[in-house]
Parts: sequence; C-alpha cells; structure tokens
Amino acid sequence: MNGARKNGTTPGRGAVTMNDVATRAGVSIKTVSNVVNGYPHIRPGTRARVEEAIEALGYRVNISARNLRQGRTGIVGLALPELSLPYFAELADSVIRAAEQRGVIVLIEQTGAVRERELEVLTSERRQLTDGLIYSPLALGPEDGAALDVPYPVVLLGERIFGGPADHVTMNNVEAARAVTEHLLGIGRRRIAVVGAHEGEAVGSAALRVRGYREALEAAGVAYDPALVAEAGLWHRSTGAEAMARLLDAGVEIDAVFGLNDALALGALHALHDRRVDVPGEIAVVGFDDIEDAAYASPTLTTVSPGREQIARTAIDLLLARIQDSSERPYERVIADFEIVERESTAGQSASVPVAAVPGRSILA
Amino acid sequence: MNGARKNGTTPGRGAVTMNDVATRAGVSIKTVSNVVNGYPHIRPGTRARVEEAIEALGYRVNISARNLRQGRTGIVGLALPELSLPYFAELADSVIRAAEQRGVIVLIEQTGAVRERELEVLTSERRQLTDGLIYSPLALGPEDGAALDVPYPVVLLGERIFGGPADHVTMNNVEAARAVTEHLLGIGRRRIAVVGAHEGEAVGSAALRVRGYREALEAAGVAYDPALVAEAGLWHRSTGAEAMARLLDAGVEIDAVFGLNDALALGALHALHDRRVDVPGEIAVVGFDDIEDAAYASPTLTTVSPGREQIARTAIDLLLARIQDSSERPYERVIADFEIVERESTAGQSASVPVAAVPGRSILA
DNA sequence: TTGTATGCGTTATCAT
DNA sequence: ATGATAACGCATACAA
Repeated sequence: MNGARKNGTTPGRGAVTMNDVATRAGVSIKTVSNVVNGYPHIRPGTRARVEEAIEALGYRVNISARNLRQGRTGIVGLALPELSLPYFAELADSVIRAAEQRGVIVLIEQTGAVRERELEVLTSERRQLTDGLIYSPLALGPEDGAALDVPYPVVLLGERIFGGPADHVTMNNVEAARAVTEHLLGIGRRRIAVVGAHEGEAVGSAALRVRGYREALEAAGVAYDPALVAEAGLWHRSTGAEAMARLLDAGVEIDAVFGLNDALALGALHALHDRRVDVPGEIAVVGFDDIEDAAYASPTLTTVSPGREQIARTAIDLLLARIQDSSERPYERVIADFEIVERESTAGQSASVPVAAVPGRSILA
Repeated sequence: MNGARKNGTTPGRGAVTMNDVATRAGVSIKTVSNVVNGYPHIRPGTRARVEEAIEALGYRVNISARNLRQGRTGIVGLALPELSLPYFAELADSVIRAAEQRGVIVLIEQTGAVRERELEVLTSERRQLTDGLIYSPLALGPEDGAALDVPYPVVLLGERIFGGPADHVTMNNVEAARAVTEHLLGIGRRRIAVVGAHEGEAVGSAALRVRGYREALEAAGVAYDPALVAEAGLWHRSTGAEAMARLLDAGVEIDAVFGLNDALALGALHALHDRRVDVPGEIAVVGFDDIEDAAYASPTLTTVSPGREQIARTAIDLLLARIQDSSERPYERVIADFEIVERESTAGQSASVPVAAVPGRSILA
C-alpha cells in the first residue's frame, strides 16, 4: 500500500512537494519533475495541468533535496581577503553579477589575507556547500601551489601562485605597470617614486609591478634609484600615507609617485595634501585598480583599470565549465585586458602617451 | 538482511558517508550521528573509535542531506543594494564576521536599490537556501511593510520601513544628525548647507537626517533656509559633487556642508576642491557613516560613526534567535549607538561640542 | 548507551 | 509520453 499521499506532519514550512503537485494534476511525480526540469517530450495538455497545479499550490522545488540527489549545489565560493578593501568589494560585486547571469549563487568567504585562513578555506566544511571556488589569495606563495590540488574545481585569481592545478585569471601586471610608468615619463617626470613595494618578494603583484616600472625606466634611459622605492606590507590607504610620508621626510627629490594600488596611491595623495604638496604640479600620482574612489579623489587619480568585469566573467565561465565537464583537460591561463585611465593627478603638460593594449586571452599549457 | 554496506557507485566526490564511518568503527550509523552532533551520553571508548574512523576516512557530514532532513541550512541571507557602495561593503564584512562567530554562513544578495529586486528577493527561490534574511532595502517605503510578512524570520535594517512584521535594527538618525549639525554650529558655522535631501519623502534616512539638522538649527536659533538644501537622489560621490556644484553656482552664502552620507560628503569635498574652496577654512564639511574613506580623504572627513559592528552583531543575534525559537513574540526594535568622529574637515576654531550618547538598546512594541 | 528502520523531496532507472 | 520505485546521506522515533 504505498499510496501517493502522505499523512505527514508539515516539515519545514508550507512544504508543498512534487507529490502534492502530482496528485492535484493527476499525474505521477516523475512527470512533475519532467515539467519542472524542462524535459521536452511532454504532451501539451499534461504540461498545462502540471503547471496549473504548480501555480495553484505555489510549489517550489526543494533545493536541498535536489542538491542531495544531484551532488551539486549551484553555489560557487569566492574567497577574498576582505570586503572592506574596495577593490575586492567591487570584484565581488562583479562576480555576483556575472554568476547571476549564469544562474549561479556566490558565497563569499573572507580570509583576511591571513595565510592559515587562506589555506583553511580550501578544505573548509563550506566547500561542501559549493561546487567550485574562485580563489584570490594574498598571503600564499608559489610554494603553496600544491594546496590547490583539491577535489573540486578552482579558478585562481591574482599573482601569488602560478602553475598550480587550476585555471588562472590574471592580468599583465608587468605591462600595465610599465604603461603607467611610461605615462609618467611621458609627462616629463623623471624622479618617480614607488609606494607599496615588497622587498625580497619574487612573486606577487608588488614584484611584478615594480618590474614593469623598472622596465619602463630602463627603456627611457632613466636610472633606477632604490631610494625612491618605499615599502608597504599591507596595501591600505594608511600604509600608503605612511610610506609617502617617509619618502618626503627622507628628502629625496621626487616628481611623481606610482602607488602600486589605488589604496596606496590615495594614501599617498593624502600625505601629499597634508604637506601641502601640489598634485600634479609638484608631484604627479598614479595608482592601480581603478576603484571607484579613484574617480572622486581630490585630485582625481590616474590609474590602471584592470577590467574587473572581464575578470569576473571569465572566472565564472572557467569555473562553470570545469563544474559541468569534469573531464581532464589542460588548465587555462587567461590574461585580462587593462587600460590606463588618465585623470587629474597626472594632468597638465601631458603628452598623451598611447595606451598599451594586451591581447584579451591567451592560453598556456 | 538490510546490510550496512552499500555497493554503490561513488556519487558526488569522495563521498565518505556516516555508514562508512560506522562500519569502520564497528558501531551503528546512529552512534556516528550522535558523535558528530555532540550528543553527550556516549561511552568514551565508543566515541574514540568513531572519532578515529572519522579522522582516518576524512569524513565530513553532507550538508545537503542534513538540510533536507532538518529543514534548516545554517545560512542566512543578507540583502543589500550593492557591494560597490563602501558602506554596504563594510556592513557585509561586519555581518560575515559576526555570523562566523555564531557558526553561520552569510549569502549576500544585491538588489541594486531597485524596487522590484528588493521585493523579489523576499520571495526568491534563494530564500529556500537560507534560514532567515537580514534585509536592507533602499527603494521600498512604509507602504511596503506588508511585504515583510514572509514565512521566515527577517531582520530589517535601515529607515525605509517601520512597524513591519520583523525585528528592526536602526540608529537614531535624527539625534545623530542633530549632533553633527550642533558640532558645525559649535565651531561657529551658521550657513550650513545640506547635500542629499529627498524632497517630499517622509521616511528614509534623508528625511530623518534633515529633521535632525532642522532641530539643531532651531535649538540654536538659526533660521532654516531652503536655499541651502540640495537634492541628490542616489547617494553617490558623483551626485554629491553635482549637488555641491549646484549650491556653489547658486551663489548662496555657505560656511558648512552636511553630506547626508559620506559618499555625498566626499563628492562635495571633491567639488569644493575643484573650485579651490578651502576646507574647513571657508567651508566645513561633515558626513555620515564613517566609511574607511572618510579617514583618508583630503582633508579627512568629520562624520557620524553608526556602530557597524554593533548593528551587524545585533542583526545576526536577533535573526538567530528567531530562527532557533520560532514562537511568536513581539518584534524588537534596537537602536544602535552612534558617535561623532571629528576630523580635519571641521578642524580649527573648534569648540569641541560634547558628543551625543544614545542608549544602546531600547525595546519597543 | 546504542541499534533499526523510516522518511526528508528529488532525480534517475527502468519499465510500459 | 508517463508511471513505479529505488537511491542520495542524514536525523530521529522507537526499541533494545
């Protein structure tokens, strides 16, 4: 007597099930499932009855049940340092939008840029709730590539790890840094300071951007002066302001500053304002990231726009492709476009340097 | 002969189940469940064997299965306009941290401050994935209170709706606005402009803050001049800059500006910088929200700190209380503390006005 | 203190 | 084109 009806206690809430719909429509539960999942071969009349019943009963599929059955959740994780950092807040925004268009939900995880938390997030219980992970570490290094060898798809963001077992979306930091530096050189600056360097680091955005900076100097025949390079471990406004203050206190001649990201550059702007230094008159400033702030700082900040939308879209697409088709295939590396956004902080006697363009997509190994 | 072993195909991935653990530990699945869920009455030896098996097999509970069975997900939703707005990014950060401490996961949902999306999020399929919702609408109004009558707990944030069927965490906007205005009056300003008003609106942060502004003026015997109040529909830096520009162009006498939030105030700062107006010398500026930017603007921005941590913590606690105990009980309204943070944008001849303090928690209805 | 058995709401495999 | 039924992995009533 395995009847179709349940005598059950209402479990969760409301709890209209496929069974209820099936009963009302006078069909089997399988047919309801077929309708719900858009299975094509259903007689129009049947479909109509089922849809009527769904409507009338206010039925909605139970996602937990579907997940249990299918072993998928329709959720992807996004691990980032913290949302308080504007760049990552804006990145999260873009990723959520991109995911939405693909019908996927994003679960954000903050690591605080703390090494242990960055590692922990890879093996956390929460991974069970997600079908894959978009992973943007800040504390890990190349030696941690093996940590990415996890039993679910990962898309790596950023410059901390290369060659790990994951698709990787990044940008051409060296070229972009070279391009902004060339922009500064183009408006006649020769004593270009750097704020935010990480001494002794071979990987990471800091190292790559400094490399681009040096390449530009070299190409222009300008000598590299270590006295112009200021450290800043964390890339916050505060550390940028402090680094800038140190440079000013040191008394070295400076006519431009390259903040390795916008937060640093905004901090530097702040310190310059404190000292009543005219920007860009005495010192021009550029940043990197094109966060919204950059457009509203005083003066507005020239910066590198890394194509966040593109990065987000690409990351989601790569991840979904792995999730949907888990067959082995070489990991991709996608290099996003960038663009120099010229604003007041480098305005004036500008010689309008051509903006570098980089191919949107290149596939390695 | 319903054996304990399965011959099954490996379903999802790895897929160590409670059954596997039970087999290895030589106990029943029930015992494993008990151990996993911290049931106290278990013989130490048994517990040890089970824990060993869990460790050895790398077992982790299947959250989907648990959800299906229990009708709870351990996830709470957080609906907000967008993460690109620094205030909401920082709020999300705080909410995630607070939730983490309670062992709860946060799922962020962006509404774009669009009315339909704000309504849709209340009935979305995603609500099935969450046990409750922290809801911060910007486009709804008091007439939408009924929309909050949903079959799951909601904690309302902000000033758009009052008296809806939900706990409500808010702050004393009127008092806080009055306090910053008094601060401006205290440093001798009398022609205080407002940026960001919403004409004809009776509720919402704009209306409340303007009310506080007017109360302060009145108490100080300063006449209210409508010519000093500039509209700005969206509270962005750009709209703040535009509103400020309009005020300046209008030629009214101004010696201070109250940006109804920090983005507006930063935009105003930007416009003032554009026109070479000295801040705070000629015009003092205050904001509202205490986003991180405020501390690094040039000049740094005096503002109202709304106690984000407290708001986040309170919201999570209220929500979890409802989730855990769904028995009817009157809805709470919690009014968070605020604090005036004095910075350069009002520095100088300051007469250091006492900072208003508001009781941390008051329970209504 | 621990084991057995049932069902949570779906999807998938067979049939028909 | 549709129906019956067996899992998915877990929690729990009930037994022991």
